[in-house]
Amino acid sequence: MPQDPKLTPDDMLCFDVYAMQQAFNRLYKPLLAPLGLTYPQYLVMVVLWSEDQMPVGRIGARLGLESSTLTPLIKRLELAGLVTRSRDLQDERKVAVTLTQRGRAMETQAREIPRCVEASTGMDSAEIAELRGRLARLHGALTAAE
Amino acid sequence: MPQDPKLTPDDMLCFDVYAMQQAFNRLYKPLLAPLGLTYPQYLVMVVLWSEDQMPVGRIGARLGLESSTLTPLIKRLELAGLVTRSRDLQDERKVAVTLTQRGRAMETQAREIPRCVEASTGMDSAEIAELRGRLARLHGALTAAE
DNA sequence: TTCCAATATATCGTGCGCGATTTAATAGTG
DNA sequence: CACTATTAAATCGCGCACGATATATTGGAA
Repeated sequence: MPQDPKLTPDDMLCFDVYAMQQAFNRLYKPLLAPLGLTYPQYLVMVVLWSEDQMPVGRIGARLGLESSTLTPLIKRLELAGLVTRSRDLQDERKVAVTLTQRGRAMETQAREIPRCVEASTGMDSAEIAELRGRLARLHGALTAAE
Repeated sequence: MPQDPKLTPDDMLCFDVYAMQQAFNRLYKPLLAPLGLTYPQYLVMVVLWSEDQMPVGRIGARLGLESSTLTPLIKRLELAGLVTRSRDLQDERKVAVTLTQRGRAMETQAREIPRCVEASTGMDSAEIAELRGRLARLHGALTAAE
């Protein structure tokens, strides 16, 4: 009978994703260091650059993060002078996060980052789109399985 | 002149990977809960099931993790009675991690997990292999860019 | 042998990330 | 209106993850 082929992390799709996430973090670290941002902080800034003045919950919905993660993170951004937090006057449960001038100005400094990341992938845009399509399909299947 | 199309996380490949990692974690959580393992702990166990009696550094090399991450994690596995830690007699700098009987026995309980995960992907093995190939290529490119 | 560089873990501090709980405000219902 | 359920943030505890540093062992060179 066949010797049971041992499963290793290298055989697992989930480990590919895990390792890829590590690789992206390593790639972004030096790119974000001049801005003083971590990768999750950068994601929040990207969200705010696309649409300023957002409540915590909406940011969380975009990024798939809980308030327990976002609240301390956003407080750090506030401490860095990049955003302000203020209660929504219409609904005082909500906390609106707004870019400061410094936070808005950072967008231009960050504009070269996506270019740089894309270059590091060694793929053309068609190839990237292909991969992204497959990942989106997989993501849909996994979240449907919930 | 064209209105600058705002970049959002949904436009970014790195965010696909980030979201995918979240999705895998959500998928694994209920599968690993009966075993009392977290996902990173499961990865360490997979490594040990494939080759028992490994020093901390070798486990780290397989998973891309530092001793600062692994040492506390492995101590938790030890506390759970799944592994033992012992100094290598040949080289006392190394700490050999060895499965206990309970740790070895857990492999059979865990055997259905990969099947279950694969089923949740909604992809056949050819499609998975395709995706894994692309991810491997991207991972190579990113780490080469370092 | 003595000293020094390299190696293997461990420790410490900071920042995610999540589940569970808490607090406060709003929306609905009788 | 009073009461209750729902919603939005915040808080707490735990576990990863990494950089920087510490400690101890090994291997080599003078």
